[in-house]
Amino acid sequence: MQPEEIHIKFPEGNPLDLPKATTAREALIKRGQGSLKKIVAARLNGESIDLTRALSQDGTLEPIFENDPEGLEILRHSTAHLMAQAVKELFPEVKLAIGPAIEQGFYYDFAKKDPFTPEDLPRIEEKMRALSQGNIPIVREEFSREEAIRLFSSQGESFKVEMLEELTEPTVSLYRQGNFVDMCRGPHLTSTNGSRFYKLTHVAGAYWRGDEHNPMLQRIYGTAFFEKKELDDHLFRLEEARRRDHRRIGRELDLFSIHDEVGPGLVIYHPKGAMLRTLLEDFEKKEHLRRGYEIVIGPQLLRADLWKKSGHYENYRELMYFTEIDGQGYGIKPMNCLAHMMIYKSKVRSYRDLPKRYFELGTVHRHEKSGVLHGLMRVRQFTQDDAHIICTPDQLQDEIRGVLNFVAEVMKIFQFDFEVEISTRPEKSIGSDQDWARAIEALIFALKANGLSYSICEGEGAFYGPKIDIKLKDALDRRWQCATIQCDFTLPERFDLQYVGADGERHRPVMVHRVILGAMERFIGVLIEHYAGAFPTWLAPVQAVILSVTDRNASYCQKVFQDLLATGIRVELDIRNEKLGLKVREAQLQKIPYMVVIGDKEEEQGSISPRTRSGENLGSWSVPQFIDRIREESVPGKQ
RNA sequence: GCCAGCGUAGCUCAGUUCGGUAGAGCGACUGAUUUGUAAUCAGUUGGUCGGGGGUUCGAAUCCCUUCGCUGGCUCCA
Repeated sequence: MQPEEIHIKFPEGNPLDLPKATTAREALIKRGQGSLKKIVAARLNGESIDLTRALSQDGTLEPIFENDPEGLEILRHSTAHLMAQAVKELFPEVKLAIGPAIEQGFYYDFAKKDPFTPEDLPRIEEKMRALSQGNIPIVREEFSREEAIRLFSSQGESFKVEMLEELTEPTVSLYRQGNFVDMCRGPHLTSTNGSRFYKLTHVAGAYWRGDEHNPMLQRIYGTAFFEKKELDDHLFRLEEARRRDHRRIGRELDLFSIHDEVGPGLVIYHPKGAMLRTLLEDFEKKEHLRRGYEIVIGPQLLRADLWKKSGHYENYRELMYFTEIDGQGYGIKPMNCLAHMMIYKSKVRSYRDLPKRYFELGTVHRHEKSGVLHGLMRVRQFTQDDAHIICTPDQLQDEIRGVLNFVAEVMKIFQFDFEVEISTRPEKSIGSDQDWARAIEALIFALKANGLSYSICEGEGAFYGPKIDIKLKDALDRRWQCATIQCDFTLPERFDLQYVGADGERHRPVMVHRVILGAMERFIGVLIEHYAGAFPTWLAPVQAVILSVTDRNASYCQKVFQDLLATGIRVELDIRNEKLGLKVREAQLQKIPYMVVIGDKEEEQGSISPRTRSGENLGSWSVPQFIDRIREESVPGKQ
């Protein structure tokens, strides 16, 4: 090997000795395997680099393909730059902030005096198309930090300068395409014509660095794919998500409403929505009782003094509603824990009594900021399937594992995928460092014991303890926090909870706060989008509707209706003087699982003709046969 | 809360550029039709143009203000 040569290995095939400064692209060509078409970038000793990057050291070189997750990220990142280039050409006065790839696409933040309007997007896209067709090479350049600061200062790019000033690296990489220069780690595509299938989706405000004390920037969101079909599929999925929007379906299926006159974030359940919620609550009570929970009920208002004692007043006040009664301050509960602690304290507890598991479908109020309210997903009054487990420190692991199993079993019934996060101590919090460390350890241990993988969110915990959050994925692929398990060593301390141990001494129990579905409101919202309103039979507010063919069949329909009703089936009767086709259509739009057709033929035979909402005609059935079918499907988890 | 957009009949929307007495489809209601598996026909009804204030001879339209809704504000060049 010559001194000016470098030794490059590949994941597959023989290593090569190549002249120094050979580009990654040339090296991959020399490797002589397949086409370079689907290769976006490369990885040298694990570091992602541009295909045009000159190799300066020995190492292992692997290609990054279009269908690698990182390949798509690179495309989107480059498309974000392309968009920024287009924006700078159309609006030279804008300043650049940042423009990363994100899960669904990419964005770029700009500072602009007059905000972008939706009408600007097609113009920007058009400019992007022209720049893309121009096939402008994307070139990486290395600058010293000072040079880069000088360059961006001269261009008035104050955000770039601010970022550079906080960096410690002596050199930074800049990427140049035509007149456009951006500071960026890369890697990028080699030319602007790599971005071909993209769409700018919306504009929004975003604080500089996500901090509400910083100036508001204008963010443009977009997405990009390597293939047209992938882009079309993505746009179709967005459309489908709009069709599944729980706010729309909630109105169409007459489940709930939210009114100005009543107040923002306050939900009114109509009969069918109330039925759905009742079904969920009945399910929950049963599931809790069979796992050794006791049902309790606390008051809506508690003395402000008690909220001071618990630390809520100090740490949670902005989200609480307060009032005064007979000269005494009261707070409307934003959480259910206080009453549960009072129940525990009402007696001397022995270690033999533990764990105590108090369950409450507890309605709470929180003063959420107006801008975050969203349908059923984010409201100001909601009901939690809340429980507090008070146990000995020795029992803690098992209790947390028990809750994790509970969550997994319930999510399986609803066919939800979920992700797990652990949140650690926030700035505003109470309790000793030692307790926090113990609590986090307990949560992690339980997760590991249950074989669940998790990510860590630093500083996202509750003020009284760390938590495990379970995030469901909804139709828009947004994650919704539903279940959460929170470890608490602090409130037992503050409320002086005790139990008598085997040694006859008094000890401090620990407490676990936990919800399974979370808030009933949010969970119902997620369910609506999950099932697109077509609830499985066990959850359907109306399980069957009886449809008469003519007025002649009305009284027989009435009889069948009464028979079904008497067995507890949730059934409706449609004997309007309308055509069968219309009734079927309306039942179909209401997503009722079964339509029971009754005409002269059925009346003569004493039968019924059920049909499913998927359009399957089940033929001639007896009423008992149909009752059995519905009963069978009324079991939670059955479809 | 902040930025932007939006708010017209129960729903979906037109009308706002350029001020001149408010429209459509669906729904609802009434009647006819006696109907067989996703829309029968006809007629009728329907709005303090989110609220308040201002400009004007005149405001859905222009201005101010207020309420609400929607998207976003975490994913670090």
